[in-house]
Amino acid sequence: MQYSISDLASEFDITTRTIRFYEEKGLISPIRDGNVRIYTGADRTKLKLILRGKRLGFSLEESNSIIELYNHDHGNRKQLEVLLKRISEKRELLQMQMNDLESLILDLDGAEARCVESLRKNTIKKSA
Amino acid sequence: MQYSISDLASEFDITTRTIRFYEEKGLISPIRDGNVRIYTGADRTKLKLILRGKRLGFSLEESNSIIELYNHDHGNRKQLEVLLKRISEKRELLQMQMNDLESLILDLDGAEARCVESLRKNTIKKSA
DNA sequence: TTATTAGTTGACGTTAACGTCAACGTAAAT
DNA sequence: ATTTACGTTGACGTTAACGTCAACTAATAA
Repeated sequence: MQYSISDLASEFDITTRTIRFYEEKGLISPIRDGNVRIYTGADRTKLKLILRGKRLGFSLEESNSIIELYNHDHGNRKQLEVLLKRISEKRELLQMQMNDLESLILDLDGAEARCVESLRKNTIKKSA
Repeated sequence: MQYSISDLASEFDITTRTIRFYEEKGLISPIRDGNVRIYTGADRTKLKLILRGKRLGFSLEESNSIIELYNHDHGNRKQLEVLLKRISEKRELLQMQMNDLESLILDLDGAEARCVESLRKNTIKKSA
């Protein structure tokens, strides 16, 4: 599959400027038809991952380094061990992020409950 | 409980500049002893929530508006209903963020597995 | 008394992640 | 033939979230 820059821009609801910017930063490297950029399925996937990273609050550089974690060629033993360590470190951080998210959601649950409660009291008063 | 600006700075490992900046932006409003800022337990809690928001990739404004979701005085019925709606909208977004996080963690699991596998093959080769 | 420590208010600098032109090329549609 | 659509490369502008002085005050320790 191949995509033009605006194909991807409209699919992911970002601007072409953004996509070119990612290229400037070395995150994506589309091939060229003359002067025109052409994106492969792999490029599209990478873009998708970058955007997921963004939604999670990662910087472009961070997203990129995470993506490298599962794209890296499984070279020699030493490299693999380094990679494994980095993966587990990252997962630890993500777990903490998970916990933050869970407590935030719980907080909102609490807020909602209090809110409903005071709505109930409000209603009782009026009907009294 | 009361805290100086550097108490909080060192507790949360941020600079005093950062704390003053949050004040500039209206996120925290410490009282003053003459010219000197004094922070209450409530201020400290709010700061904590802001930093949690940061870890989750929220902007200061976003964090602030989330915090308002559970600090807001339970005024009249209409306001409560608006609040409830905003809470549930926010929770929906957070759920999506949760899903993103979960898939990312799964991706890392996969990467780790492939990594371990190629480490195993590597070892077999060497022992052969 | 002097030096150190903690605080204050500006004001300007910085980085990331784009937005916003301008000026141009090319290819298809009217 | 020319408008329209889509693409290109600069280059400069912008916002958020601080960092980094500088110049000052007030309290405390040596």
